[in-house]
Amino acid sequence: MLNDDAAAPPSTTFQALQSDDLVTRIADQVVRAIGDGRLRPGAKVAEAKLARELGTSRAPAREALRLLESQGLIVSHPRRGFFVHAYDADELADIYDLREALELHAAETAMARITEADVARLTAQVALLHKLAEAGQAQELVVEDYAFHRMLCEIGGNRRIVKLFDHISTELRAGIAIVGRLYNDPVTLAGTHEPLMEAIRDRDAERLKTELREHLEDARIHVVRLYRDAAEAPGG
Amino acid sequence: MLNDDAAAPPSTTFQALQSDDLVTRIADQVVRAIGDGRLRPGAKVAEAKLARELGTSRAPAREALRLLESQGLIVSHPRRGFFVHAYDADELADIYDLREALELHAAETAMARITEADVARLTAQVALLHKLAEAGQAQELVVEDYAFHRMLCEIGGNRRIVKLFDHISTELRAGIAIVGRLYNDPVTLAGTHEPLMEAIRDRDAERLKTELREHLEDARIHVVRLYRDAAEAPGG
DNA sequence: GACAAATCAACTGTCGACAGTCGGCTATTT
DNA sequence: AAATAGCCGACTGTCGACAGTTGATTTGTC
Repeated sequence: MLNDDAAAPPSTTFQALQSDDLVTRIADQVVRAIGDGRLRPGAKVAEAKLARELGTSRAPAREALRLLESQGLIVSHPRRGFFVHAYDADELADIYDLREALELHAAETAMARITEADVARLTAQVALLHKLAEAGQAQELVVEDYAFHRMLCEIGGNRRIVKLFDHISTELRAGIAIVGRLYNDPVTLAGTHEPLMEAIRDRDAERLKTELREHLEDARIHVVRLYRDAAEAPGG
Repeated sequence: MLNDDAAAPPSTTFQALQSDDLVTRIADQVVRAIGDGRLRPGAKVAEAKLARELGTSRAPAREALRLLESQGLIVSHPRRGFFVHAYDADELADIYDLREALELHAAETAMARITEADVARLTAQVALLHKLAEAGQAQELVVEDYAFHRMLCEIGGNRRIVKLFDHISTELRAGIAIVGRLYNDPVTLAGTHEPLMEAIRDRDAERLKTELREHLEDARIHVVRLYRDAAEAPGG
């Protein structure tokens, strides 16, 4: 998400070896802990404690938390510490709304630039969604669902929007993880991508936008409602 | 932009005395240096040197640079340091494109929610633009221009979009600062807000979107072109 | 027994230090 | 003279330490 260039030459003979720095690894740990529910929304994440538990010094731990803060997953209260961002339902709705703005815009641009190869990739991705849905792999379904929508943004060609989409999807996935379950039957969920594909295959930007709007509104309404319920009746 | 709460009570008798933490102040210094052109795009910003010059330790300097990195003004190359982000023209175009997506979406929502008081505020703001334009205060004109568009986003009611707009405008203003001049005659520039206001007063979402699209496309094309020229023929 | 003041442990913000790494410079080789 | 190898300075990533602050606990008072 950062380090976008990395002066490494694109070699096919040698594989780049795990150069992930300490900060990134710590951040990943925290993200995973939030996703797993080991760190609940609102929970304090003390940098000193985090550093102790991970066997590092406070500097990289602090930096990792600041990184997550910039991504919205963590909030900091000066002199009091870092806390897991407790999204309220309205906030989640705002994020979905933002996603809609981005994705509709990207989709429109995409329809003017899309190639046959792109269509093939998207088609394959939807096939993957169906497979995961039938196998009942909810977690993976969510990941690949986002991958599909990310592809659409990529085809749109605005790298900044793609970056932002990644940003947002991290947060939305965190929200979904808190809800703890899908808002819909997996097979149905995978099926909702078919109307999108039809519009895409026809290069029909207007129809795609309409379908996409419906698709996203549906997700938004359900997730926000479930989230609200989950927040009102908390408990592991 | 961070620290959204800030436990300070809103006092009108006492002015908050430099309660900004060290990190924020350092970041401000760097932003100002970039805006002033003292730090040119691509220039290295060594955290050690920065810390020395400001009389602090490296920790807060480093944190400030990371903050600016998350805002896009600074890029970091692991083990090599921080550098002023040298936007290329395409990137700037991407950001304008993103802004268009955000603002059109916000504008549409805004037209369904706008109050008389909002219209009055916007009208006053446009009047301010005219005043600054006639006084030839280009710098302030840019700031207040963005303030106008920010208001529109605010009325849209999605706080996340407003936050993002702030984010983006920092970058765009940096780009404009590099270009070093407005892309259009100040008075003309102020005048381009009149069609927007007409649509707003009529609560005509579609017309507003059309006008806004034109308004932003115009800015985008001109700024990107000027930026490209400035990049090809550098020199203070 | 309930509330306010004092105490205390833990944590954050900041600092200086050390080791490993990077880029540029010099010296050597062809 | 151009290219390469080795060296050197400067800087980054990481660390442990200190001072001031915060929230919680304990103590004291009504």
